Amino acid sequence: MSSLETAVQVGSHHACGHTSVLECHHCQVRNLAVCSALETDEIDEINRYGRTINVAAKATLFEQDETAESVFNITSGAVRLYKLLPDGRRQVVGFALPGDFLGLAMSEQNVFSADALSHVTACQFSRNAFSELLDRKPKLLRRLHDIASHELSLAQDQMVILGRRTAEEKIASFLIGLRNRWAKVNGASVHVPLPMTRQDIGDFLGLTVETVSRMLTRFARDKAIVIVPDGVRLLDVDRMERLAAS
Amino acid sequence: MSSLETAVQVGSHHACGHTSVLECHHCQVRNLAVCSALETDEIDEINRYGRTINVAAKATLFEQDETAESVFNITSGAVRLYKLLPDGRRQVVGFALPGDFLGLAMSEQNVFSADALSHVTACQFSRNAFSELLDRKPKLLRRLHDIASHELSLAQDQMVILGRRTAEEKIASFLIGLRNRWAKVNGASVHVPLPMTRQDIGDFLGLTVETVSRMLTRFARDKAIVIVPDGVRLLDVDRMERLAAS
DNA sequence: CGTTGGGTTGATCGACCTCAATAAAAGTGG
DNA sequence: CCACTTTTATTGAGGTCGATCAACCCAACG
Repeated sequence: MSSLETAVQVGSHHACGHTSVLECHHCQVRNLAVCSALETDEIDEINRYGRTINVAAKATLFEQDETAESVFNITSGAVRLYKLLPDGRRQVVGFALPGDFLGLAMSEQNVFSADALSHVTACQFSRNAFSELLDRKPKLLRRLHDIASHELSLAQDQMVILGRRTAEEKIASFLIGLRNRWAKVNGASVHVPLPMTRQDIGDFLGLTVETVSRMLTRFARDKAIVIVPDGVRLLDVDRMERLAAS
Repeated sequence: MSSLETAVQVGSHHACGHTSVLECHHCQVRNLAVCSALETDEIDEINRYGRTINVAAKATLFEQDETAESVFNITSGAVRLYKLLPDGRRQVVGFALPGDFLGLAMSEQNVFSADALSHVTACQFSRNAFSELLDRKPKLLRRLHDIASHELSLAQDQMVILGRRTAEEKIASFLIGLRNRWAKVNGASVHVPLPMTRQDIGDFLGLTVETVSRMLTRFARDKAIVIVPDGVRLLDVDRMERLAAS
């Protein structure tokens, strides 16, 4: 894809750009994603059901309470998943990275909103077509169930973080958790990219922007991390892991 | 079962009492549970795989980090599900009621502990046998996946409550949520049984016992609820629902 | 009838929020 | 490329919601 290509609006208010047929055989995240449940000939088959999409940074993939028409597999970039209260308070329920599946809820309406933190590419499937595929391919269903079970487990870990940890521990847990997730995509590294804003981190951890900023600067002052453009570098991994210890 | 019968220790430190073969055909919660995915002849089949167990109040069903040997279907009573931090802080990740399935995580080790809040009866299956059953019965797998997806959705709702709601809203959301869950078991009612302690509620909502107690007395003083033995009665349902509004 | 576990209530404290100002970065259009 | 706006991040001062600490009540129970 040319870097000059700009993502455009598709549908009422979604900014999805150039689309094309799937090219699963070259997919970077195939063994991470649900697709790992499929044989080569089956990959050829689902190629016909889905398409790849490009979503510009800050554009919406889908919105809470909208009819859920598609499911997605993120192939590059990062996505913010969040719920809004009537008065505008926001809770980020997760960040989707390459390999992650969006649409586990299997409900008629989306249970959260999703928008792109950076330029995002994804495989898009019609929810109905995908659901029908699940009924024909038990191995795919089994894989999806394992993914859902794992997500449920992560959600319960997040409950512990939200309910019973201090601001300092929340930030440490967040950085260590994100490092571990990036490791599956990019390989292990002390460099943790943060494609989201401090506000997003706060809304994920149940903190204010100011507290997030203060904790990060404190960790930096203590030489536990270094704040770099679009992320942090972990210096004292031991200390961070001790704070994050479950 | 005679009320004189006392539950006894089974295994190293689990207090599971009298067990017997399943009697699914008389099961009160069959249409609520995973079992709703099965035909009558298949019910006869799983009868052979599972057994019913009795667990005394306060006894343990299983513990976090232990090898997960069984999965359960609660048929009566209530169960507390919780995670412990190394220093003893506790987060209750849920309460299981009749019809609920325990063992969604599908991991080798239990990701949380579970113990009985009241006398509990449940169907117990070997995790391996159940997993093998899932591979043979795609409809059962599909049902379990739908349950897991729904649980994930509830977990995300709980994240909003933990991360972005005040103590007052937390208590109101808890009572309304619990009323809705009891409604599926016992039918709709303004009477909400609370088989758990104030401490348990606090550990579920990220609050202290004192705050839970204070909020409940405040609601009672304002005539929004009445505190009754082992539960509350909702008087001003509108107010509670407005506070709980998602 | 003493003990124990759960619940309530009050006084005080502190972690994190709120409000406010500034700084730095990233767009944006000429 | 530079002025200008907008967004994001940082830092400080002060306030508050819920935590902590402590006392007490009450019912269950051996």
